[in-house]
Amino acid sequence: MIKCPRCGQVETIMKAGFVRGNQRFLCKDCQYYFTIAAPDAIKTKKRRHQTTIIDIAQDLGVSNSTVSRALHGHPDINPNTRKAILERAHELDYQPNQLAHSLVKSRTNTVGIIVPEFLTQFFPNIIVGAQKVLIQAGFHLIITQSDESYETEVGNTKALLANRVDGLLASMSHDTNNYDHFLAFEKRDIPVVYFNRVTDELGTHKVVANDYQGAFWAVEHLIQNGYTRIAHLGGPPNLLISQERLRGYCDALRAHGLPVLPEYIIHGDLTVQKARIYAGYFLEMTPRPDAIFAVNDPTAIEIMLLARAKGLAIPHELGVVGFSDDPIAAHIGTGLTTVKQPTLDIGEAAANMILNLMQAEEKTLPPETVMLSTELIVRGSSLRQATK
Amino acid sequence: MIKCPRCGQVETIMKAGFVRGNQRFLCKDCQYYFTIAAPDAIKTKKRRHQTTIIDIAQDLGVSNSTVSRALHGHPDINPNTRKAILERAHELDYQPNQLAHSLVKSRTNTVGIIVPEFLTQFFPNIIVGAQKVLIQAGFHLIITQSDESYETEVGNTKALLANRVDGLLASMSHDTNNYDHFLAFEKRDIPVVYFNRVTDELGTHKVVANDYQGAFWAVEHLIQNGYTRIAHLGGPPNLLISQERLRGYCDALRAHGLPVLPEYIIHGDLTVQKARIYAGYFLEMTPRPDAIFAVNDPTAIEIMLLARAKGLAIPHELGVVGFSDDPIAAHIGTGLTTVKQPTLDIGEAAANMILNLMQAEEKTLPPETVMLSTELIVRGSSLRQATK
DNA sequence: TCATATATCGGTAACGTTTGCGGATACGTT
DNA sequence: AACGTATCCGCAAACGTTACCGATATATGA
Repeated sequence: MIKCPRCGQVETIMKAGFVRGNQRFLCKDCQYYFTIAAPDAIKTKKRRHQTTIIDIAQDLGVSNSTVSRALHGHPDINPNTRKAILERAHELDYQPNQLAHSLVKSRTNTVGIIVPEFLTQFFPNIIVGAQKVLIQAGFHLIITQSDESYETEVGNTKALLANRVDGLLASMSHDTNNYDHFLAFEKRDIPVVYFNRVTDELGTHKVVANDYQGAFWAVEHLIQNGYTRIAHLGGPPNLLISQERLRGYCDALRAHGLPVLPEYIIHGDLTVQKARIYAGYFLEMTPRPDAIFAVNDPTAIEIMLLARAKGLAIPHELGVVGFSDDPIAAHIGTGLTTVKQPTLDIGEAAANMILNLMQAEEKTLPPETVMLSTELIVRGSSLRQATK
Repeated sequence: MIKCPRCGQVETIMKAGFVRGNQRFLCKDCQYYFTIAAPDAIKTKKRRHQTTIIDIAQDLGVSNSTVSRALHGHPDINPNTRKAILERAHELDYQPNQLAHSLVKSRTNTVGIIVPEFLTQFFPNIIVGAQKVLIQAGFHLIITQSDESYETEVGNTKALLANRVDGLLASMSHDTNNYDHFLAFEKRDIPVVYFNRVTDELGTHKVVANDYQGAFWAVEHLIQNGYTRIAHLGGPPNLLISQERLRGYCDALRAHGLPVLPEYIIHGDLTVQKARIYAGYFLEMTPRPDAIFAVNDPTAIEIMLLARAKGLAIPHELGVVGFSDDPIAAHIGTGLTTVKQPTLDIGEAAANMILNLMQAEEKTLPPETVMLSTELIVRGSSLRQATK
C-alpha cells in the first residue's frame, strides 16, 4: 500500500516514528526516510507572486544584478538595456521589496515615533512637523501610541526594534519609570531622541519646550492680575515637564514674595478624570485658591467647567491658566489663557536631530538638549484687572 | 605606489577600468582585481552587529534551526536545550529580525492605514479604534497621513506596498480622483478597506457612517426650528460623504416642501481657508440664508466665528449645524449642534473587516459595506425656538 | 598588430529566518 | 540480541535584493 518514493518497492517499507504528527517511513531497501503529509494540513493562503527583479531578469534574459543596477541608475549599464529593463519593470508592475532591501543593507530608512496619546492636537502636530522633515530626507515614519500605558509602550518599542528602525523619537507615557526598553536602542547604536515627555534620569538627546519659562510667565501674569492664592495642578512627578512647570510656578511665587504652600500643589496624572477630582478638591478648600495654574489645557478646561458648574465667576472669583494652547482654549468661555508650545517646531527639531545622529560618524555624540521657547497667550480666563 | 593587496607587488599593477567611479586595478602576477575606494566615499555608519539566531547557535554549539525551533516552541526540541537556548537568548539580548522573518514568510503581520489628516480628533479616534482591534489580533499598524494631498497619498501607498503590508485601511484625500494606487493593492490580493472618505466608483469593502441620515436629521431639525432659507456648505463632490450629506440636505428640504436652491449650495474642499471665503459669500447674500448646514465642524465653526464678527446673533439670526462632533463643538459659544459619528466604532469595524479579509480562504470576497448610524447632537447654535 | 583600456554584464556570496527532509542516537520490546 | 520506535537535531534551500569580484567583447593606443 505504501510505496517507496525512491525505489518504488512496497514490502521493504517500515514505520519510523513521527515527524510533526505525520507518520514517518523507512525503505529498508534504499535506506530512504520519508513521510506522508497529513491530509488535513491547512495551507495558509499563499499570496499571489509579486514580480521580482528575478522575473524581469529571466524575462529579458539578463542577470538579476543587471536589473538591480539598471533600476538604481548604476553607470555600468548600457542605455538600451536600461531602457528595456525599465520598460519591462513598468509593464510587469514591479514594486521593490523593501524588506529584502533593508535586510541586506541593514538599514530601513525608517524612524519610529512613540507618543503617549494623540487625541489632543498636541502630539499629532509634533508628528506632522517631524514627518515633514523626515519625508524630505527620504525617511519614513512609523507612528505608535502607547495610550499612556507603560506596557503598551514596551510592546511598541519591541515592535519597532524588531522592525529595525534606524532611529527613534520618543515621548514617554506618564507612568513610565523604567527605561530599559529605551536603553535597548542605544545599546544597539540606534539613536533615540526624546521630546516633550522626557526624564532627566537619561542623559541623552532631547527636544523640549521651555516649560520653566512658560510656567514662570504664566504665574507672574496671574500675580500681576491681582491673584495671590495661586494653586498648581501639576503632572506626574517623574516627568521633566512636571518638574519644570512646578519649578517655574514656585520661582514666580517667590520672586514676587508670595509663599509656596504645599497644600496648593497637587500632582495629577494628566488624565481628565483625576483633573476633575483634584479641581474639586481645590475649589472646596478654605481658603479657596483664587487662581489655578494647570499643567495642561484639558486639565484647565476641567477646572473651568467645574467652576462654572459651581457658580464661580471666571476670572473674577477664579483665574485659570493652562498649558499648550489647545484649539479649544481659544473658544471656551472668554478664552483660556495658556502657554503656547511650538509643536511643529518640536517635531522638526526632533527630526533634524535624529537625522544628524543617524548620519553621524561617531558612535555616540555628546548629549544635546534643544530648548524651544514658549509663549504666553493671554485670554479672558486670567484677566481679572481688565474685566473687573 | 599602488600595491597589490594579495601579493604585495607593485610593478605588476595595471589599471583595469572603473567600478562605480573608482579606479580598478589588476595585478598581473596573481591575477587579482581590486579597486581603491575614492577617499571621499562617505561610509554609512556600520550598525553594531545585533545578536542573531546564528550567534546563539554557535555560542551553544547547535544549529540555527534548533535555535529557531526552540524560540518558537517547536515540539522536536529537548526541554534542556530549549531552556539553555532561551537563557542564552535572554543573556545576549536577542531580538528577532522581523525583516528576515517577513521575507521568508511573505507576511508582515502589519496593516497600513492612510488618513487625509490627523489634526482634528476625528481620524485619530478612528486610528485608536482600529489599532486596539489589530493589536489584539497580533497585527501592527503603520500610520500614514496624506495631508490632503494626492501626491503624498500615492507616495504613502507606494511605501506601504514596498513594505509589504498585509492589508490596507484607506481614507482618501479630498483631491483624489485617480484610484490606481489603491487598485495596485487589490491586484496583488492585498485586501483594502475604505472608510469614511470613500468613493462609489470603487465597488469594494467599505465602512461608513450614515451620512445621509445624519444630514437629513440635521436639516430637518433646522426646519423644525423655524429656519427656511437653509444653505449648505458642502465638501468635494467626488467624495461619497459630500454626496450623501448633500442628498440628505436636499431630501430633507423637499420632504418639508422647501425649495432646493442651487445658489444655496457650495462645494468646498474641507479646508478652513475656503470655508471662510464661502461663509463670507453666504453671509453677504441677499436674501441671506437664515441657517447653514456645514459639511463638518471646522467649517461650521468658521461660519460661527465669521457671523459673530459680523454681529449676527446665533441662533436667532443664523442657525448653524456641523458634522462630526469635534470636541470644540461642545465648548464654542452656546454649543454647536452637530451630527456625531461613531469614530471608534468605525475604526474597529474597519479593522475587523480587514482581519476577516486577510484570513479569508477565497481570493476575493463579495464587497461589503458596513454603515454605522449617526446621531444628532443638539446644542445652542440651532435652537432658535427654545431661545427666542 | 599587439597590448591595454573601457564598457557591460554575469556569478555569487551575503543579510537573518523558517522549514521540509533526512539521520543519528537512544530507548523499548520481544 | 535484534528489531521497531521515539526523540532530537542538522542540512540546506528558499525569501528578494545588493555588491564585490571577474569575465567578456570592443575600443583605443603605440
